[in-house]
Amino acid sequence: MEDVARHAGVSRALVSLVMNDSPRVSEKSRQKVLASASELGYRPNLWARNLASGQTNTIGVMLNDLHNPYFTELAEGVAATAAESGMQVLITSGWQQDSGEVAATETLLNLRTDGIVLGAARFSGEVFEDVAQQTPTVAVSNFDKPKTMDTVCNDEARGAELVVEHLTNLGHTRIAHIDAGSAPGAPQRRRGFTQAMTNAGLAPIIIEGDYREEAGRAAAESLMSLHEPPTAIFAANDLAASGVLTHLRELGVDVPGDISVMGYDDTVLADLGLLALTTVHQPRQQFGSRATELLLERIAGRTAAKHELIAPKLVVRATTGPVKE
Amino acid sequence: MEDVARHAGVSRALVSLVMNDSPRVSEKSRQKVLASASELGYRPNLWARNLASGQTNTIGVMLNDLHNPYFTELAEGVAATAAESGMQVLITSGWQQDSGEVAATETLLNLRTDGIVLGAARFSGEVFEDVAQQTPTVAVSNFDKPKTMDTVCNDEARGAELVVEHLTNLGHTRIAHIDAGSAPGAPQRRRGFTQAMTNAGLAPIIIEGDYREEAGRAAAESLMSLHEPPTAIFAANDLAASGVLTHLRELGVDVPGDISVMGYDDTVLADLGLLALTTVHQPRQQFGSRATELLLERIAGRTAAKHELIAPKLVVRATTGPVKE
DNA sequence: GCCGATGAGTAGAGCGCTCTACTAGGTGAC
DNA sequence: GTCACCTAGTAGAGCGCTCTACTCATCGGC
Repeated sequence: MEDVARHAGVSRALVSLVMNDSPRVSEKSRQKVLASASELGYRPNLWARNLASGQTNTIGVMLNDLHNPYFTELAEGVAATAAESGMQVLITSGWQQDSGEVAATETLLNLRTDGIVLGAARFSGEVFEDVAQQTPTVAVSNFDKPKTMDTVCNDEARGAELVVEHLTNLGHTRIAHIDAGSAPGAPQRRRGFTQAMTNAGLAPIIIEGDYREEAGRAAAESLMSLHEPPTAIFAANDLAASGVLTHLRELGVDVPGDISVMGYDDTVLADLGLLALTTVHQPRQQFGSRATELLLERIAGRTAAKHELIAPKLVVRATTGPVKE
Repeated sequence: MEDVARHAGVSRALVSLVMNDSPRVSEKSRQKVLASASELGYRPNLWARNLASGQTNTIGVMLNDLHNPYFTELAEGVAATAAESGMQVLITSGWQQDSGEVAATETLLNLRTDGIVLGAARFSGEVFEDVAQQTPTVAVSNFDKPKTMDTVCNDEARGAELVVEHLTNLGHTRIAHIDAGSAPGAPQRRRGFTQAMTNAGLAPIIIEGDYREEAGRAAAESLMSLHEPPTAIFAANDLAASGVLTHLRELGVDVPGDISVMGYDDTVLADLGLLALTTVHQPRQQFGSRATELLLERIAGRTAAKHELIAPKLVVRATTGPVKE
């Protein structure tokens, strides 16, 4: 910067003003400075700038698991909305390890980003509060835990309700849900399912499983060996639904002729020609946008915590149909 | 920091030493400082630290497309290897836009990260050279373009060769390849395929397409309406292969009884029960590790450019079998 | 008892910027 | 001609650290 100033024959301060697009600079010296800068290959040092200005214009995103499209689309939503306000986005990841999450969040904290979006972080409520206390923070898809920080969550209960509505409209009454235990979102889906079934005057059938394909396959096996198998299966997620479909095909059971199958999440799998899975779509990008909006409000000074639920949508493809007479 | 020093009754310099685990500090004062630090909730400001020390201990990763598992696994490899050397990883993304890529890389450059890994960046060779000149850089999966920077690439030609070997071993001679035009990696796959077929004394059949499922379906349709359809189809990637399988099933063609199908990439799709696709695995994490190793060498002072090819592996599942008599 | 070595700690400059407070020079009103 | 006011630009302190060079004990060896 020193060099640029000397080369252009102005003060360092002026260079700074030019670099920040200040209106207080005459067109002539702006050109002069810009020319010198590009000639010398000068680029402002962000560390110094942020240190001096005390703000970073950056929002940090901590994602638990980069492989999960859920998170990357979330990040995309964040980036899009942040860009509108001229903010940069920096991503760190915990690589699916709890310790990694803490370290990644720590990095963001040390970076003094203007705010932090926590993507389904799994660490304890205590750590949550700790983070929220130090910087504006919003947690996405974290239930129960955070009270003082903002949250944006999927309305899982509504999603499960959507499933039950769709299936009962098709005449199904024996509907089974493959449950993913305590995995993120699963308890809410289970509760929503049970509630919706009860409201419809039906008995919920629940079988244990998880979010993997193998679990879906195994669950389907148990269900089909029942004395009176269900006529519809609501899997924990798309991957588990894929397992269900695989087993049913091996059995020669027709889908949706004999049995209807539903997934959850509307991942890329669901749209494959061979699956064509009816599922529940989560507007993942919207999560990110909404989270960022909340964050910006916080940065602007809001102090009261907000908690938002985002409504999912039903996506009907080819694995559900009227109940077999 | 000032406060911590005062609270602990020592100098700022000592606090700095403690924070950096210097051996020059007595156990007693280390404890004292640590206690004061945690009491006051002090955390070192990275911006200031990096500014003062002139190095960041951070490597930047620019990913073109976060949705693509290829890139996220690459990043995972980078993170793992970087962690071994005590380096942090910061990710930015171009969100599939060329301008976004430049901006994201610019951010990394401004951040003065110790090095940059470019994940399949698509911008011009000129920009590449520009980046490489400013900081240690390694490009992953970029062919042709960069000369002065290090590169780590998939050996696509070898991958295609693997495919042809596998299929010819099964007795296939009429093998078609669905080509993805100028998409990343596609020209190399096409060339490798043509070469391997020619070497085997066979006539390569090539049909245009791209990396999407619909393209696979369309290509399969054309191929099957040929006077003499191929007995094996090597799709541009797994997704396209999924399209092929979908069409073949609609036609009632048995896979692999009547026709063998192969994908490429070994994405999560390939492992689904309903597809069980024979495909070519790319060791994506290894890309990241290797890239990071190269980067660390560069940071340590190496100047000559290295270009590495990483060998893919064949993964046999259920969509390939002996040619029908 | 003196000397050099060693260990523990400190002072203060400096990293590359921003930002407040200031100055110089021009403009126009009276 | 004087004064207030504006615009364009500058000086220099300061952001929160690190790092070099230095000091001051302490200690063992001869």
